[in-house]
Amino acid sequence: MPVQNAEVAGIFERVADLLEIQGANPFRVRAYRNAAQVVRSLPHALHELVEREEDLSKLPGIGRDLAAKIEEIVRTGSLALLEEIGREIPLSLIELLALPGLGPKRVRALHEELGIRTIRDLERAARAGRLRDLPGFGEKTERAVLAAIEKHAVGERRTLWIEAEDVVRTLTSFLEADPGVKRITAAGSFRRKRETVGDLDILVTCRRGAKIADRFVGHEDVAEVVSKGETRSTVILRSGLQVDLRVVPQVSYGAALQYFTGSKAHNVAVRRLAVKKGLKINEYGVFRGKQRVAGRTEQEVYAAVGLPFIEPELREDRGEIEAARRNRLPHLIRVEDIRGDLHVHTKASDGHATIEEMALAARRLGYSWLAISDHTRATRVAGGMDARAMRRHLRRIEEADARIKGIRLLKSAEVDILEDGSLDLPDAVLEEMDIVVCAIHSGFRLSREKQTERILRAMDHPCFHVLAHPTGRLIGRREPYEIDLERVIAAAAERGCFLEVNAQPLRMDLTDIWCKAAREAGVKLALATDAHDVAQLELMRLAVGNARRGWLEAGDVLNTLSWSKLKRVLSASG
DNA sequence: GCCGTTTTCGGCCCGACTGTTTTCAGTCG
Repeated sequence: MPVQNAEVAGIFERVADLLEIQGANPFRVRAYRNAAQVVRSLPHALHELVEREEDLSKLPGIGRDLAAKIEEIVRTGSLALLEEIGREIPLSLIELLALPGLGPKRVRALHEELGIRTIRDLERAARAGRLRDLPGFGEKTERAVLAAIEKHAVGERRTLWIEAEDVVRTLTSFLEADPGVKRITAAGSFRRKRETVGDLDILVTCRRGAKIADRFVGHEDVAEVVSKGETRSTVILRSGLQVDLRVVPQVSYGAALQYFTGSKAHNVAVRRLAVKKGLKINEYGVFRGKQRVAGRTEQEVYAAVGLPFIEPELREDRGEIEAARRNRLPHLIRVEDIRGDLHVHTKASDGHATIEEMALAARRLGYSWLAISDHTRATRVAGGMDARAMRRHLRRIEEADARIKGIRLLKSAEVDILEDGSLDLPDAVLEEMDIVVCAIHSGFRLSREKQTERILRAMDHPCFHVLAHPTGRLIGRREPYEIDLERVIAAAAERGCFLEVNAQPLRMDLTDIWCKAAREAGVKLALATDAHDVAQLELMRLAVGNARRGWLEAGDVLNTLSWSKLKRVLSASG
């Protein structure tokens, strides 16, 4: 099994952690962290680039040294440097860094002064009261360390975007009740629409800082106040989600919004541009010397460094700065561009609403068409239909389509791709459908080679249109199955097939970086809620958010087409 | 360790809060 990009990134992250504990040059540490990030968001398998003898030092942030180290990891599965460092200090020190309040300096002191190597060692020392006498430590720190260890055992988890959205709604209306408040915006990874968020950053402009902080930490969902100040307060909610409140004056709103929206890597890149122009950017504005030259809006901030506005979803330092410089930023797709949903269920399989109910709900959303895609026989647990049942079901879709005005219903199904790559319905039934959505629901453990071949074989079927939830992952619950997405994308481009962006909050599949890769390969995407009831039709905003993170424009997705155009595209592909 | 329409050497983003400090280091985002 070839070395994956994530493993390379993991090794670089460990090297960075350990170098930092050793007190190495901070810029060298940053180089490793930066390289880890670049490798992680790279839509190409490093082992293939190495095989093809491509010049890795052309990658941003990768020079001759790191290129050689990537090659070493890909070829040998390990890195001599890491083993070398491991002979100097225990690798287990990395786990100590995960504890809040412990950074590289303190971890180093713990190791050097007390011989601590693991969290277990640390817990014993803290209970014995041996931490408080170390320079820079005290009783309070000792207690905090113990508390952190206890929490660590519970394990931390990122929060799904949609759950964060709920918290944002609650807190926003709570804070708005304070008459001094002017504006409230949730920034951070939530605003960038990442599939999960680590914490929430809420930005507030108001007349008096102190009062709003009091109100904030007093919310009934707050379990713990981590810190509280005039401009910044941090709490942990009962759900475990950390929320930061930032209070800034009106004139700084744009600068603060830009700053706290991130990503960190994007901000670093923007500030680098500012430095070159003799400017300084912080959360209060853009400054030349002591003179504030911008900061009221985000547009002003970007303009100050000579860039057009960059949409939050693009701010990941994945080429957006360069694109902005050349005025080549994509015109990102918007929710208003969507004219239909390409994959929803009904009571005919495991949905909870009838065809009619789904159709009327879609019409209320302003859609002009809707694809009804219920399960087939192989997915028995979900009430999958065999050929006869599916035929009857298709007739019912036709009847509903004739009866309900103002929306077009597409005959479809979520057809199982069987282990041999064949489709789970006879060709004659597939040929009756407007759009054939295909998916894997079993045989997740096939080898990468076999899984990929299975999908390519399915794509060879003349009726195949869309590959639904292409990697099968469930965030935090199930890893994606082994699959060579680069080959799948190339094959889809060749055959004129489409890849789905599934909006179910746990799926969000394809992910942003693969959306971008598909777009670059000329493959169109099919946004779909996979809705199992009427309310879930509104998950479309999640698919759109993901699509925007993947640089997709209206022209890159099927959902922006009118029914007549969609029909032409589908028959050309089928 | 990377990078270069000011540089192949000398830079490399910035501020708030906490705790242990008597003016600041460490951590965090």
